[in-house]
Amino acid sequence: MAAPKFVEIKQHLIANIERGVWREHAKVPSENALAGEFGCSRMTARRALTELVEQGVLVRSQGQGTFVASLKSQGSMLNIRNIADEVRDRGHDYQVQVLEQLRLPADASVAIALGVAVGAEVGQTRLLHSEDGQPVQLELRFVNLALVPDYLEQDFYRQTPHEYLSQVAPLTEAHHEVEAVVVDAKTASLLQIDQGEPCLRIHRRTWSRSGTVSFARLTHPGSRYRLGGHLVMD
Amino acid sequence: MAAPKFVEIKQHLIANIERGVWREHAKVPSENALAGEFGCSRMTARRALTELVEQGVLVRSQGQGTFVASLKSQGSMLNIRNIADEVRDRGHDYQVQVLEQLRLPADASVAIALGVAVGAEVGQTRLLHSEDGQPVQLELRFVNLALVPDYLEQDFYRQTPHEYLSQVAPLTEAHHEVEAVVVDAKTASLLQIDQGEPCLRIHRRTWSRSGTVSFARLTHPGSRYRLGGHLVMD
DNA sequence: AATCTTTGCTTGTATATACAAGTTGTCTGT
DNA sequence: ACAGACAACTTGTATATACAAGCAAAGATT
Repeated sequence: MAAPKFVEIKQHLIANIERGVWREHAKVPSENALAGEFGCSRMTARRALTELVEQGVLVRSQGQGTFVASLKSQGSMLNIRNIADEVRDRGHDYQVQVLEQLRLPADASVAIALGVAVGAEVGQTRLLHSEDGQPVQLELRFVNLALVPDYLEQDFYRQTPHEYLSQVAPLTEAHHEVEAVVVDAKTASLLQIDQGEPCLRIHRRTWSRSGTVSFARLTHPGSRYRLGGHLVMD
Repeated sequence: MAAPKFVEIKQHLIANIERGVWREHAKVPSENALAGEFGCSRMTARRALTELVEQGVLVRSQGQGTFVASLKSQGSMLNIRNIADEVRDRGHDYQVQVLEQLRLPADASVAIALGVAVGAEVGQTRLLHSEDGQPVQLELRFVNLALVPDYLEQDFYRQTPHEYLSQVAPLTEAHHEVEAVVVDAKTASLLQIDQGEPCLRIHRRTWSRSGTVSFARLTHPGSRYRLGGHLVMD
Protein backbone atom coordinates (compact mmCIF):
# COMPACT_ATOMS: atom_id res chain seq x y z
CA MET A 1 0.00 0.00 0.00
CA ALA A 2 1.32 3.39 -0.99
CA ALA A 3 2.35 5.80 1.69
CA PRO A 4 0.36 9.00 2.03
CA LYS A 5 1.44 11.66 -0.42
CA PHE A 6 2.74 13.96 2.30
CA VAL A 7 5.00 11.17 3.56
CA GLU A 8 6.41 10.63 0.06
CA ILE A 9 7.27 14.30 -0.13
CA LYS A 10 8.95 14.20 3.26
CA GLN A 11 11.02 11.21 2.24
CA HIS A 12 12.00 12.87 -1.00
CA LEU A 13 13.18 15.96 0.82
CA ILE A 14 15.09 14.00 3.45
CA ALA A 15 16.74 11.91 0.75
CA ASN A 16 17.91 15.02 -1.07
CA ILE A 17 19.34 16.47 2.11
CA GLU A 18 21.13 13.26 3.03
CA ARG A 19 22.54 12.88 -0.47
CA GLY A 20 23.97 16.35 -0.24
CA VAL A 21 21.79 17.77 -2.97
CA TRP A 22 20.90 20.49 -0.49
CA ARG A 23 23.41 21.42 2.13
CA GLU A 24 23.08 23.41 5.28
CA HIS A 25 21.00 26.56 4.77
CA ALA A 26 20.15 25.66 1.19
CA LYS A 27 16.74 26.76 0.03
CA VAL A 28 14.29 23.96 -0.67
CA PRO A 29 11.48 24.14 -3.24
CA SER A 30 8.48 26.21 -2.27
CA GLU A 31 5.10 24.78 -1.35
CA ASN A 32 3.83 25.62 -4.79
CA ALA A 33 6.82 24.09 -6.51
CA LEU A 34 6.46 20.85 -4.59
CA ALA A 35 2.73 20.77 -5.26
CA GLY A 36 3.45 21.00 -8.95
CA GLU A 37 6.23 18.43 -8.82
CA PHE A 38 4.17 15.90 -6.87
CA GLY A 39 0.84 16.65 -8.46
CA CYS A 40 -0.83 17.45 -5.18
CA SER A 41 -2.30 20.45 -3.41
CA ARG A 42 -0.22 23.15 -1.82
CA MET A 43 -1.66 22.18 1.55
CA THR A 44 -0.41 18.64 1.18
CA ALA A 45 3.06 19.84 0.27
CA ARG A 46 2.81 22.28 3.14
CA ARG A 47 2.05 19.48 5.56
CA ALA A 48 5.23 17.66 4.54
CA LEU A 49 7.31 20.79 5.02
CA THR A 50 5.62 21.66 8.29
CA GLU A 51 6.37 18.27 9.76
CA LEU A 52 10.01 18.54 8.76
CA VAL A 53 10.14 21.91 10.45
CA GLU A 54 8.68 20.31 13.58
CA GLN A 55 11.39 17.66 13.40
CA GLY A 56 14.16 20.23 13.14
CA VAL A 57 15.17 19.21 9.64
CA LEU A 58 13.98 22.46 8.01
CA VAL A 59 13.51 26.06 9.02
CA ARG A 60 11.24 28.54 7.34
CA SER A 61 10.43 32.19 7.27
CA GLN A 62 7.35 33.90 5.90
CA GLY A 63 8.13 35.59 2.62
CA GLN A 64 11.65 34.19 2.43
CA GLY A 65 11.26 30.47 1.96
CA THR A 66 12.18 27.15 3.47
CA PHE A 67 15.76 26.20 4.19
CA VAL A 68 17.68 23.18 5.36
CA ALA A 69 18.50 23.38 9.02
CA SER A 70 21.96 22.35 9.97
CA LEU A 71 21.40 20.12 12.92
CA LYS A 72 21.95 16.43 12.45
CA SER A 73 21.27 13.77 15.03
CA GLN A 74 24.03 11.54 16.19
CA GLY A 75 24.75 9.41 19.17
CA SER A 76 23.02 6.66 20.99
CA MET A 77 20.38 8.75 22.68
CA LEU A 78 19.28 10.20 19.45
CA ASN A 79 19.10 6.88 17.64
CA ILE A 80 17.21 3.82 18.64
CA ARG A 81 19.91 1.39 19.63
CA ASN A 82 19.73 -2.20 20.65
CA ILE A 83 20.65 -2.51 24.34
CA ALA A 84 22.74 -5.62 23.63
CA ASP A 85 24.80 -3.70 21.07
CA GLU A 86 25.25 -0.79 23.46
CA VAL A 87 26.63 -3.08 26.14
CA ARG A 88 28.91 -4.97 23.75
CA ASP A 89 30.16 -1.73 22.21
CA ARG A 90 31.29 -0.76 25.71
CA GLY A 91 33.32 -3.98 25.73
CA HIS A 92 31.14 -5.58 28.37
CA ASP A 93 29.18 -8.83 28.65
CA TYR A 94 25.49 -8.72 27.94
CA GLN A 95 22.95 -10.97 29.72
CA VAL A 96 19.20 -11.09 29.62
CA GLN A 97 16.42 -12.64 31.68
CA VAL A 98 13.02 -13.06 30.11
CA LEU A 99 10.62 -12.42 32.97
CA GLU A 100 7.35 -12.43 31.10
CA GLN A 101 6.10 -13.15 27.61
CA LEU A 102 2.38 -13.29 27.20
CA ARG A 103 -0.65 -12.29 25.23
CA LEU A 104 -3.29 -10.14 26.82
CA PRO A 105 -6.02 -7.68 25.96
CA ALA A 106 -4.95 -4.04 25.87
CA ASP A 107 -6.18 -1.88 28.68
CA ALA A 108 -6.97 1.78 28.03
CA SER A 109 -3.48 3.18 28.42
CA VAL A 110 -1.85 0.47 26.32
CA ALA A 111 -4.55 0.82 23.68
CA ILE A 112 -3.95 4.55 23.43
CA ALA A 113 -0.19 4.12 23.31
CA LEU A 114 -0.40 1.49 20.57
CA GLY A 115 -3.30 2.90 18.65
CA VAL A 116 -5.37 -0.24 18.98
CA ALA A 117 -8.84 -0.82 20.38
CA VAL A 118 -9.29 -1.50 24.08
CA GLY A 119 -9.34 -5.27 24.46
CA ALA A 120 -7.32 -5.90 21.31
CA GLU A 121 -4.74 -8.59 21.89
CA VAL A 122 -1.22 -7.34 22.34
CA GLY A 123 2.01 -9.06 23.15
CA GLN A 124 3.59 -8.09 26.44
CA THR A 125 7.17 -8.89 27.30
CA ARG A 126 9.25 -8.01 30.30
CA LEU A 127 13.01 -8.47 30.16
CA LEU A 128 15.87 -7.66 32.49
CA HIS A 129 19.04 -6.67 30.63
CA SER A 130 22.38 -6.78 32.42
CA GLU A 131 25.90 -5.62 31.76
CA ASP A 132 28.68 -7.71 33.33
CA GLY A 133 26.13 -9.27 35.63
CA GLN A 134 24.60 -6.01 36.83
CA PRO A 135 21.09 -5.02 35.73
CA VAL A 136 21.06 -1.91 33.55
CA GLN A 137 17.59 -1.99 32.06
CA LEU A 138 14.19 -3.36 32.83
CA GLU A 139 12.26 -3.47 29.59
CA LEU A 140 8.48 -3.65 29.59
CA ARG A 141 7.15 -3.75 26.06
CA PHE A 142 3.79 -3.99 24.36
CA VAL A 143 3.64 -5.00 20.75
CA ASN A 144 0.79 -4.75 18.28
CA LEU A 145 0.16 -8.39 17.33
CA ALA A 146 -1.89 -7.36 14.33
CA LEU A 147 1.32 -6.08 12.79
CA VAL A 148 3.72 -8.61 14.30
CA PRO A 149 1.70 -11.80 14.74
CA ASP A 150 4.70 -14.03 15.57
CA TYR A 151 6.19 -11.76 18.21
CA LEU A 152 5.36 -14.03 21.14
CA GLU A 153 6.81 -17.08 19.43
CA GLN A 154 10.32 -15.65 19.56
CA ASP A 155 13.09 -16.72 21.90
CA PHE A 156 14.21 -13.46 23.48
CA TYR A 157 17.21 -15.15 25.06
CA ARG A 158 18.58 -15.43 21.53
CA GLN A 159 17.73 -12.04 20.22
CA THR A 160 16.30 -8.91 21.80
CA PRO A 161 12.81 -7.68 20.94
CA HIS A 162 14.48 -4.75 19.26
CA GLU A 163 16.51 -7.04 17.00
CA TYR A 164 13.44 -9.05 16.09
CA LEU A 165 11.24 -6.06 15.44
CA SER A 166 13.94 -4.47 13.29
CA GLN A 167 13.78 -7.50 11.04
CA VAL A 168 10.05 -7.93 10.70
CA ALA A 169 8.78 -4.38 11.07
CA PRO A 170 11.65 -1.99 10.37
CA LEU A 171 11.32 1.28 12.19
CA THR A 172 10.29 4.34 10.31
CA GLU A 173 9.59 6.56 13.25
CA ALA A 174 10.10 6.70 17.02
CA HIS A 175 8.91 8.96 19.74
CA HIS A 176 10.39 8.85 23.19
CA GLU A 177 10.26 10.65 26.46
CA VAL A 178 12.75 10.53 29.30
CA GLU A 179 11.95 11.19 32.91
CA ALA A 180 13.45 10.69 36.34
CA VAL A 181 11.43 8.44 38.65
CA VAL A 182 11.56 6.47 41.86
CA VAL A 183 10.45 2.91 41.22
CA ASP A 184 8.35 0.48 43.24
CA ALA A 185 9.90 -2.12 45.52
CA LYS A 186 9.61 -4.96 43.01
CA THR A 187 11.34 -3.03 40.27
CA ALA A 188 14.03 -1.86 42.68
CA SER A 189 14.65 -5.46 43.66
CA LEU A 190 14.91 -6.60 40.02
CA LEU A 191 17.35 -3.81 39.23
CA GLN A 192 19.32 -4.52 42.41
CA ILE A 193 19.09 -1.00 43.74
CA ASP A 194 17.82 0.68 46.88
CA GLN A 195 14.23 1.69 46.55
CA GLY A 196 14.88 5.37 46.97
CA GLU A 197 17.44 5.40 44.22
CA PRO A 198 16.41 7.45 41.21
CA CYS A 199 15.96 5.81 37.81
CA LEU A 200 15.80 7.02 34.26
CA ARG A 201 12.59 5.97 32.62
CA ILE A 202 12.31 6.10 28.85
CA HIS A 203 8.93 5.76 27.20
CA ARG A 204 9.43 4.84 23.60
CA ARG A 205 6.90 4.37 20.90
CA THR A 206 7.92 3.09 17.51
CA TRP A 207 6.25 2.92 14.16
CA SER A 208 6.83 1.00 10.99
CA ARG A 209 5.17 1.59 7.65
CA SER A 210 2.12 -0.35 8.71
CA GLY A 211 1.45 1.46 11.93
CA THR A 212 2.31 1.69 15.59
CA VAL A 213 4.34 -1.38 16.34
CA SER A 214 5.60 -1.16 19.86
CA PHE A 215 5.41 0.78 23.06
CA ALA A 216 8.26 0.23 25.50
CA ARG A 217 8.88 1.45 29.01
CA LEU A 218 12.60 1.19 29.79
CA THR A 219 13.83 1.69 33.33
CA HIS A 220 17.51 2.25 34.07
CA PRO A 221 19.15 2.64 37.49
CA GLY A 222 20.35 6.21 37.72
CA SER A 223 23.64 5.13 39.24
CA ARG A 224 24.52 2.82 36.38
CA TYR A 225 23.18 4.39 33.27
CA ARG A 226 23.10 7.67 31.51
CA LEU A 227 22.00 8.67 28.07
CA GLY A 228 24.40 10.47 25.83
CA GLY A 229 24.07 12.37 22.64
CA HIS A 230 26.22 14.40 20.38
CA LEU A 231 24.86 16.91 17.95
CA VAL A 232 26.93 18.31 15.13
CA MET A 233 26.03 21.18 12.92
CA ASP A 234 27.86 20.81 9.65
CA MET B 1 -4.62 42.07 17.47
CA ALA B 2 -6.35 38.75 18.02
CA ALA B 3 -4.38 35.54 17.99
CA PRO B 4 -5.07 33.09 15.18
CA LYS B 5 -8.08 30.96 15.83
CA PHE B 6 -6.09 27.76 16.10
CA VAL B 7 -3.97 29.34 18.83
CA GLU B 8 -7.10 30.32 20.77
CA ILE B 9 -8.27 26.74 20.63
CA LYS B 10 -4.91 25.48 21.83
CA GLN B 11 -4.95 27.89 24.74
CA HIS B 12 -8.48 26.89 25.65
CA LEU B 13 -7.54 23.25 25.70
CA ILE B 14 -4.38 23.83 27.71
CA ALA B 15 -6.33 25.95 30.19
CA ASN B 16 -8.88 23.20 30.71
CA ILE B 17 -6.17 20.64 31.28
CA GLU B 18 -4.33 22.86 33.72
CA ARG B 19 -7.50 23.69 35.62
CA GLY B 20 -8.14 20.01 36.07
CA VAL B 21 -11.25 19.96 33.93
CA TRP B 22 -9.59 17.10 32.06
CA ARG B 23 -7.14 14.89 33.83
CA GLU B 24 -4.61 12.48 32.48
CA HIS B 25 -6.13 10.21 29.82
CA ALA B 26 -9.40 12.14 29.76
CA LYS B 27 -11.04 12.42 26.38
CA VAL B 28 -11.10 15.88 24.86
CA PRO B 29 -13.78 17.19 22.49
CA SER B 30 -13.61 15.92 18.93
CA GLU B 31 -12.53 18.00 15.97
CA ASN B 32 -16.13 18.49 14.99
CA ALA B 33 -17.19 19.45 18.47
CA LEU B 34 -14.44 22.06 18.73
CA ALA B 35 -15.26 23.39 15.28
CA GLY B 36 -18.84 23.90 16.40
CA GLU B 37 -17.83 25.42 19.72
CA PHE B 38 -15.37 27.86 18.17
CA GLY B 39 -17.28 28.57 14.99
CA CYS B 40 -14.46 27.48 12.75
CA SER B 41 -13.67 24.68 10.32
CA ARG B 42 -12.83 21.20 11.39
CA MET B 43 -9.37 21.65 9.82
CA THR B 44 -8.66 24.65 12.00
CA ALA B 45 -9.70 22.76 15.11
CA ARG B 46 -7.65 19.87 13.85
CA ARG B 47 -4.58 22.03 13.55
CA ALA B 48 -4.87 23.05 17.19
CA LEU B 49 -5.17 19.42 18.27
CA THR B 50 -2.36 18.29 15.99
CA GLU B 51 0.02 20.83 17.41
CA LEU B 52 -0.82 19.78 20.94
CA VAL B 53 -0.11 16.20 19.95
CA GLU B 54 3.26 17.31 18.57
CA GLN B 55 3.97 19.02 21.86
CA GLY B 56 3.14 15.88 23.82
CA VAL B 57 0.13 17.43 25.55
CA LEU B 58 -2.39 15.19 23.77
CA VAL B 59 -2.43 11.75 22.23
CA ARG B 60 -4.88 10.56 19.64
CA SER B 61 -6.02 7.44 17.93
CA GLN B 62 -8.03 7.12 14.74
CA GLY B 63 -11.61 6.19 15.49
CA GLN B 64 -11.16 6.46 19.26
CA GLY B 65 -10.58 10.10 19.93
CA THR B 66 -8.12 12.53 21.44
CA PHE B 67 -6.92 12.19 25.02
CA VAL B 68 -4.86 14.12 27.50
CA ALA B 69 -1.29 12.89 27.73
CA SER B 70 0.89 13.33 30.77
CA LEU B 71 0.80 16.74 32.34
CA LYS B 72 4.54 16.88 32.86
CA SER B 73 6.63 19.48 31.15
CA GLN B 74 8.75 18.34 28.27
CA GLY B 75 11.96 19.46 26.76
CA SER B 76 13.35 18.48 23.43
CA MET B 77 16.33 16.26 23.23
CA LEU B 78 16.93 16.63 19.55
CA ASN B 79 17.40 20.35 19.56
CA ILE B 80 19.20 22.66 21.89
CA ARG B 81 16.32 24.79 22.96
CA ASN B 82 16.12 27.90 25.00
CA ILE B 83 14.29 27.12 28.25
CA ALA B 84 12.37 30.40 28.02
CA ASP B 85 11.08 29.46 24.57
CA GLU B 86 10.11 25.97 25.74
CA VAL B 87 8.03 27.40 28.56
CA ARG B 88 6.39 30.04 26.41
CA ASP B 89 5.60 27.54 23.66
CA ARG B 90 3.66 25.60 26.26
CA GLY B 91 1.61 28.74 26.76
CA HIS B 92 3.04 29.30 30.22
CA ASP B 93 4.75 32.19 31.99
CA TYR B 94 8.51 32.13 32.22
CA GLN B 95 10.41 33.55 35.19
CA VAL B 96 14.07 33.55 36.07
CA GLN B 97 16.15 34.26 39.15
CA VAL B 98 19.84 34.98 38.68
CA LEU B 99 21.44 33.39 41.73
CA GLU B 100 25.07 33.81 40.83
CA GLN B 101 27.12 35.53 38.16
CA LEU B 102 30.83 35.64 38.79
CA ARG B 103 34.31 35.18 37.40
CA LEU B 104 36.55 32.56 38.88
CA PRO B 105 39.50 30.37 38.01
CA ALA B 106 38.62 26.97 36.55
CA ASP B 107 39.18 23.99 38.81
CA ALA B 108 40.20 20.69 37.28
CA SER B 109 36.76 19.39 36.35
CA VAL B 110 35.64 22.68 34.84
CA ALA B 111 38.96 23.01 33.00
CA ILE B 112 38.51 19.57 31.47
CA ALA B 113 34.92 20.19 30.54
CA LEU B 114 35.74 23.52 28.88
CA GLY B 115 39.06 22.59 27.40
CA VAL B 116 40.92 25.36 29.17
CA ALA B 117 43.89 25.34 31.51
CA VAL B 118 43.34 24.87 35.22
CA GLY B 119 43.22 28.35 36.71
CA ALA B 120 42.00 30.00 33.52
CA GLU B 121 39.25 32.50 34.21
CA VAL B 122 35.77 31.32 33.41
CA GLY B 123 32.36 32.86 33.87
CA GLN B 124 30.04 31.00 36.18
CA THR B 125 26.34 31.64 36.31
CA ARG B 126 23.60 29.96 38.28
CA LEU B 127 19.99 30.61 37.33
CA LEU B 128 16.68 29.24 38.51
CA HIS B 129 14.13 29.02 35.69
CA SER B 130 10.44 28.74 36.53
CA GLU B 131 7.27 27.99 34.66
CA ASP B 132 4.13 29.62 36.03
CA GLY B 133 5.91 30.28 39.28
CA GLN B 134 7.20 26.72 39.75
CA PRO B 135 10.89 25.95 39.35
CA VAL B 136 11.57 23.65 36.41
CA GLN B 137 15.29 24.05 35.91
CA LEU B 138 18.35 24.95 37.91
CA GLU B 139 21.03 25.97 35.45
CA LEU B 140 24.67 26.01 36.47
CA ARG B 141 26.86 27.13 33.60
CA PHE B 142 30.53 27.73 32.98
CA VAL B 143 31.56 29.80 30.01
CA ASN B 144 34.94 30.20 28.38
CA LEU B 145 35.67 33.92 28.78
CA ALA B 146 38.45 33.76 26.24
CA LEU B 147 35.78 33.18 23.62
CA VAL B 148 32.99 35.21 25.16
CA PRO B 149 34.68 38.05 27.03
CA ASP B 150 31.48 40.00 27.69
CA TYR B 151 29.46 37.12 29.07
CA LEU B 152 29.45 38.35 32.67
CA GLU B 153 28.37 41.84 31.66
CA GLN B 154 25.00 40.57 30.46
CA ASP B 155 21.72 40.99 32.25
CA PHE B 156 20.33 37.45 32.43
CA TYR B 157 16.98 38.71 33.61
CA ARG B 158 16.54 40.15 30.14
CA GLN B 159 17.83 37.26 28.09
CA THR B 160 18.92 33.76 28.93
CA PRO B 161 22.55 32.68 28.66
CA HIS B 162 21.45 30.49 25.78
CA GLU B 163 20.00 33.45 23.90
CA TYR B 164 23.11 35.51 24.45
CA LEU B 165 25.52 32.75 23.49
CA SER B 166 23.52 32.03 20.35
CA GLN B 167 24.13 35.59 19.22
CA VAL B 168 27.82 35.93 20.00
CA ALA B 169 29.07 32.37 19.55
CA PRO B 170 26.61 30.40 17.44
CA LEU B 171 26.61 26.69 18.20
CA THR B 172 28.31 24.31 15.88
CA GLU B 173 28.31 21.29 18.12
CA ALA B 174 26.79 20.06 21.35
CA HIS B 175 27.25 17.05 23.53
CA HIS B 176 24.92 16.14 26.31
CA GLU B 177 24.23 13.39 28.74
CA VAL B 178 21.12 12.73 30.77
CA GLU B 179 20.99 10.95 34.08
CA ALA B 180 18.67 10.45 37.00
CA VAL B 181 19.96 11.80 40.29
CA VAL B 182 18.97 12.70 43.83
CA VAL B 183 20.11 16.21 44.62
CA ASP B 184 21.54 17.81 47.74
CA ALA B 185 19.38 19.66 50.25
CA LYS B 186 20.20 23.10 48.91
CA THR B 187 19.28 22.21 45.35
CA ALA B 188 16.13 20.47 46.55
CA SER B 189 15.15 23.62 48.39
CA LEU B 190 15.77 25.83 45.35
CA LEU B 191 13.68 23.53 43.13
CA GLN B 192 10.95 23.31 45.79
CA ILE B 193 10.98 19.54 46.00
CA ASP B 194 11.51 16.92 48.66
CA GLN B 195 15.09 15.88 48.94
CA GLY B 196 14.47 12.28 48.04
CA GLU B 197 12.68 13.22 44.86
CA PRO B 198 14.48 12.15 41.69
CA CYS B 199 15.73 14.73 39.20
CA LEU B 200 16.80 14.68 35.60
CA ARG B 201 20.28 16.07 35.24
CA ILE B 202 21.51 17.09 31.83
CA HIS B 203 25.18 17.79 31.26
CA ARG B 204 25.59 19.81 28.14
CA ARG B 205 28.74 20.98 26.47
CA THR B 206 28.58 23.28 23.48
CA TRP B 207 31.09 24.41 20.89
CA SER B 208 31.27 27.18 18.43
CA ARG B 209 33.80 27.55 15.62
CA SER B 210 36.38 28.95 17.97
CA GLY B 211 36.20 26.23 20.54
CA THR B 212 34.40 24.98 23.61
CA VAL B 213 32.14 27.74 24.68
CA SER B 214 30.03 26.52 27.52
CA PHE B 215 29.44 23.69 29.91
CA ALA B 216 26.06 23.56 31.60
CA ARG B 217 24.60 21.34 34.28
CA LEU B 218 20.82 21.50 34.11
CA THR B 219 18.75 19.97 36.90
CA HIS B 220 15.03 19.35 36.49
CA PRO B 221 12.59 18.00 39.09
CA GLY B 222 11.51 14.57 37.91
CA SER B 223 7.92 15.29 38.83
CA ARG B 224 7.71 18.38 36.66
CA TYR B 225 9.85 17.75 33.64
CA ARG B 226 10.54 15.18 31.00
CA LEU B 227 12.53 15.21 27.81
CA GLY B 228 10.96 14.21 24.56
CA GLY B 229 12.16 13.46 21.09
CA HIS B 230 10.81 12.30 17.81
CA LEU B 231 12.98 10.51 15.30
CA VAL B 232 12.22 9.63 11.72
CA MET B 233 14.21 7.04 9.82
CA ASP B 234 14.06 6.17 6.21
C1' DA C 1 22.50 56.85 -8.69
C1' DA C 2 18.98 56.69 -5.36
C1' DT C 3 14.40 56.05 -4.03
C1' DC C 4 9.83 54.60 -4.45
C1' DT C 5 6.28 51.69 -6.33
C1' DT C 6 4.73 47.63 -8.27
C1' DT C 7 4.85 42.92 -9.14
C1' DG C 8 5.64 38.33 -8.19
C1' DC C 9 6.94 35.20 -5.19
C1' DT C 10 6.96 33.16 -0.64
C1' DT C 11 4.80 31.39 3.83
C1' DG C 12 0.73 31.85 7.14
C1' DT C 13 -4.18 31.23 8.27
C1' DA C 14 -8.65 29.66 7.16
C1' DT C 15 -12.84 27.45 5.17
C1' DA C 16 -15.48 24.07 2.69
C1' DT C 17 -15.82 19.72 1.01
C1' DA C 18 -14.93 14.85 0.14
C1' DC C 19 -13.61 10.26 0.95
C1' DA C 20 -10.93 6.72 3.74
C1' DA C 21 -10.29 4.14 7.79
C1' DG C 22 -11.10 2.93 12.58
C1' DT C 23 -14.11 2.44 16.64
C1' DT C 24 -18.26 2.09 19.22
C1' DG C 25 -23.04 1.60 20.05
C1' DT C 26 -27.57 0.17 18.54
C1' DC C 27 -30.71 -2.71 16.31
C1' DT C 28 -32.25 -6.94 14.28
C1' DG C 29 -32.40 -11.75 13.52
C1' DT C 30 -31.50 -16.30 15.18
C1' DA D 1 -27.93 -14.35 24.78
C1' DC D 2 -25.23 -13.83 20.90
C1' DA D 3 -23.68 -12.53 16.37
C1' DG D 4 -23.79 -9.68 12.54
C1' DA D 5 -25.11 -5.56 10.13
C1' DC D 6 -25.50 -0.91 10.15
C1' DA D 7 -25.33 3.76 11.69
C1' DA D 8 -22.97 7.29 13.85
C1' DC D 9 -19.17 8.92 15.54
C1' DT D 10 -14.18 9.58 15.49
C1' DT D 11 -9.49 10.70 13.28
C1' DG D 12 -6.68 10.63 8.83
C1' DT D 13 -5.70 12.33 4.17
C1' DA D 14 -6.56 15.36 0.50
C1' DT D 15 -8.07 19.11 -2.65
C1' DA D 16 -9.60 23.65 -3.92
C1' DT D 17 -9.95 28.18 -2.91
C1' DA D 18 -9.28 32.62 -0.67
C1' DC D 19 -7.08 36.22 1.71
C1' DA D 20 -3.21 38.01 4.78
C1' DA D 21 1.44 39.16 5.53
C1' DG D 22 6.34 39.25 4.48
C1' DC D 23 10.16 39.63 1.25
C1' DA D 24 12.82 40.48 -2.86
C1' DA D 25 13.37 41.82 -7.49
C1' DA D 26 12.19 44.65 -11.26
C1' DG D 27 10.66 48.81 -13.13
C1' DA D 28 9.59 53.70 -12.90
C1' DT D 29 10.58 58.16 -11.29
C1' DT D 30 13.39 61.78 -9.58
